[in-house]
Amino acid sequence: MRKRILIVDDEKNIVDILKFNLKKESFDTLEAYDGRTALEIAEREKPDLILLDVMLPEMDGFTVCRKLRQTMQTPILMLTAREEEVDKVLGLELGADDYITKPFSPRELMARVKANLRRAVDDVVPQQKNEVLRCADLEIDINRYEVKRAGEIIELTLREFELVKFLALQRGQIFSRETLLEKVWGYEYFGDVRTVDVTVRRLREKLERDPSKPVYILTKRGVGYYFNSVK
Amino acid sequence: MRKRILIVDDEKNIVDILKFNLKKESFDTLEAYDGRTALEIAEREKPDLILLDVMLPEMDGFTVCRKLRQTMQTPILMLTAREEEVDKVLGLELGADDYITKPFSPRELMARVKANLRRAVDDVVPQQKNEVLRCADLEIDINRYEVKRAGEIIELTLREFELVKFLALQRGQIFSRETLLEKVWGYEYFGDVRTVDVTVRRLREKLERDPSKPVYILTKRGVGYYFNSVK
DNA sequence: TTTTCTGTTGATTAATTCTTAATAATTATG
DNA sequence: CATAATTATTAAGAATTAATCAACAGAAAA
Repeated sequence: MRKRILIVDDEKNIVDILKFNLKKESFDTLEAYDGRTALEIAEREKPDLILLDVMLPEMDGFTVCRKLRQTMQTPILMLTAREEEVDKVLGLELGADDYITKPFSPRELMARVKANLRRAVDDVVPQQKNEVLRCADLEIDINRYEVKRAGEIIELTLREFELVKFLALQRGQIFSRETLLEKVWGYEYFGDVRTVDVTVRRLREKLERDPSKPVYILTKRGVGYYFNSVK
Repeated sequence: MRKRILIVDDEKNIVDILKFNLKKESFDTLEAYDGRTALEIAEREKPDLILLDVMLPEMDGFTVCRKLRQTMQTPILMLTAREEEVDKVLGLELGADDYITKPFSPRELMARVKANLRRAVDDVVPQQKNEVLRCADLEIDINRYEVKRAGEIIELTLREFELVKFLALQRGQIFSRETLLEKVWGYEYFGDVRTVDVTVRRLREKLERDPSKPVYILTKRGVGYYFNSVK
């Protein structure tokens, strides 16, 4: 089911770019160029999420947001031009779910749209996540940031934990060092790929019975690392 | 397949530095020294990624970026001299995917180029499907870099795997040693064609029940090698 | 401050890959 | 049919590349 996003902004070219990016990620879009129309369309079309600019003719974004909240709990993501408006946006009486200040990158925008859609789904159908991953005799407790081997707690640092968690969540899947740097270390982080090797080694030192003959975190030479998929 | 990067900058020595670094990591490069030419080349050559300086003669980087976005969604990485430009670069109205401020480290540059290329691919092919080629009792798991014969895992080196994968993907099709060198080893490779023979031999050693009477990878004398096409 | 965590670097070890050359098989030619 | 020429197979060693490991230094946390 394709999600439908209502874009509300009076600047045509902003709407266009938003539309372009949303379509690229296969969302359907609706448009409104003033507050009054926005309310009408939202009412009639029941979009899955609303992107709402603060500065609007006819009726400003704050008012639109407040009114929308009276009838529907569709996620609302507010677009603000200035930092100072942020407080107001996040104000409880408004009920916006998230905000993003201009200028923003397409990537950030899409990330927030997706995050809010996800959250909306979770609220309706609370996702019961398996908080403890079990792989062989290893237990990885996502919430407690704790790893046990055969019942024994193994102390890991944050980075080590994040790495083993990431690999274990998708075990069998091989990840290149570059991908791990991006996914585990974070998008904005651009370090040396050797860093991954060193962290893997430290992890093995703690996790494995014989670090030189790893059983959990394995190397695919020339490709990357992965969590053992058997059992 | 080698990725092609279009470099757009009016300073020759910046272009050279970029080119040097990209070539070192085996990217192919295209160059443009002004905005107008950049658009032409981008249009004609469809590069995989564009490195775009903000300050340009003929047409500034912002305009070039905006124009490019109208026709293609090639990742655009903007080069900016000053921090203040960053806001503008990331501005939604532009549609640039990423930016990097001068002066930049080669490492950061390469990391960003690779990250954006990877992301572009991910966008096209969202989730990796479990691609497993089956040929007779051989299973070739593309994602896991794994080959099984009658359920038994056969350990292959990366090159061996790439070769059998390539042949199996187009089984029946005969490839000359030259073609294999080009497709499996890479464009830039100018090695001895005997290298292919040796790799085939080692592959048979592991794959075949009787390496001297191969069943999977066959020789067409005077032509080349192919993967057995009969079921 | 002291301790712990992280990222970096370089040496060492291990594995892969390429090259060479001798040998075997096949095809062409007299 | 015999022999030469071509082409492929095989083995072995050298060169290259990748991964591991150890040690250090700066940053962050206690």
